[in-house]
Amino acid sequence: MSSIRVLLVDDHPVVRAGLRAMLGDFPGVNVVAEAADGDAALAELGKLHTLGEPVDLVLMDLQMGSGMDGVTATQKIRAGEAGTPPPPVLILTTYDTDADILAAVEAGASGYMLKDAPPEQIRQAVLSAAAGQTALAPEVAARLMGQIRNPSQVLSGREVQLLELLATGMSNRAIAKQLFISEATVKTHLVHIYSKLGVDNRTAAIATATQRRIIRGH
Amino acid sequence: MSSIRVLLVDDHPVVRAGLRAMLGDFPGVNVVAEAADGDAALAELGKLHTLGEPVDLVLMDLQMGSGMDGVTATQKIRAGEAGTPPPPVLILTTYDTDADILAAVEAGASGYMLKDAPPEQIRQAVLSAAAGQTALAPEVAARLMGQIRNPSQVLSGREVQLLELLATGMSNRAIAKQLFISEATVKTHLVHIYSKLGVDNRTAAIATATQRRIIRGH
DNA sequence: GCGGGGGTCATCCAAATGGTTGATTCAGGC
DNA sequence: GCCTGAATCAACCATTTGGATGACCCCCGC
Repeated sequence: MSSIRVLLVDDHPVVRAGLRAMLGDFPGVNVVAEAADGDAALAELGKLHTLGEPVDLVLMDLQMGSGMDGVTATQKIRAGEAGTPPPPVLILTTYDTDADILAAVEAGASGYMLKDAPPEQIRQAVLSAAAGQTALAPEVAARLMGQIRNPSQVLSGREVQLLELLATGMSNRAIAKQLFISEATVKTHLVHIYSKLGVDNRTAAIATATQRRIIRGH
Repeated sequence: MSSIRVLLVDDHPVVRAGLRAMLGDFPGVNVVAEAADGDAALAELGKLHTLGEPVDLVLMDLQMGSGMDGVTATQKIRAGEAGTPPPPVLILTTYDTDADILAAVEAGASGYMLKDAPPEQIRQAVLSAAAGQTALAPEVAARLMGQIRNPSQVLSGREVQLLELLATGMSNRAIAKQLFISEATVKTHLVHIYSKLGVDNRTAAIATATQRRIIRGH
């Protein structure tokens, strides 16, 4: 079987160097290009395709300091916007919030790994993803399992949306206006959120939602 | 001049590999050991010292998934607890919150760099730090400058302390009990914090304090 | 030794938030 | 068709928070 041709997308030179070195040690894996953001990644994919050197797998970070972020880039790649038969995209990032994971999966990622994973785990994920299979980090899988096992504590989409606005410091009134609903409804949602999270005020809701990685704390 | 002997401390295998590769490309720099947390770092320092192969510079991450964190490790190293003449410690991390920077400087770090820095910047920092000079990332330097230029907006230590408790979701009463002060005092501090941050409620204070990296959003 | 800033506390009042109950609409599953 | 859960709204009241003012102590620098 021929070698797996990989495109690295990460804005940190240090991390790119690390992945290049690590993947270089894996037999059957070949890093053929690198990009520092989503735009560059799409450009690289197109370029390599016209050169007749297609990419078998994209290793993508989600957080990119500038330029197109990882989720958008994944969407565009999977939608075929690079002008190529879309290669699978394996997310490799530091954060594992519910929001991030869901966004990545919806964007069409075929895997989600964390950067602190041991090399062997990353190697397995790369091979799986390149073979068209799904590759989830144990931590990520565990979070999804937990949600399925305890659905009563799963926040609805609307509730997460409120929580995100809450975390920006908006008042109930401001949130109501922003979402075109009444303050009463905002309060109802908040009560539900509090009971699901087991807290009794908004700051605590933000704190535990951040800790449980339901929303971003950054 | 002989080569600079470096100890890498970072819990991410990927990042260690990246730094090893990157530093390996710098002439006059030599990675002689690695550690995944603070405890291991101290052990390595001691071991290398008894072997007569002292370390010239420690490259340290602040966030360590488990084991001793980077600030504590830096403190102990600089206090000579590794049983060696303390080598300079250069912090290399992803985050640049005020709290992190101050803690690192107080712990005795002689530099503070960010992981998304270009290799050349990292090389300069390594050389400076090994030579006993201070090496600050431009972003970090800018933040310190900003504080000096606009001292009216600098929060006092007590205020930051309150802010951190605030961010955990505690009520004024709970904060008062925790700090052994009255609720009235808590409210006074909060008013000062609000005016310094330019906000008018606690959640907004948390949001902007997190954004401005006065406290951690994690 | 005087001023200023940080930290502490109190009181009073207005505004925002939390908690409860109850009700309507709508979509989806059995 | 019925039930459930999500989302919407309202009215009420208790509690918490926010804002303003004034005061005391202590340390440090000029």
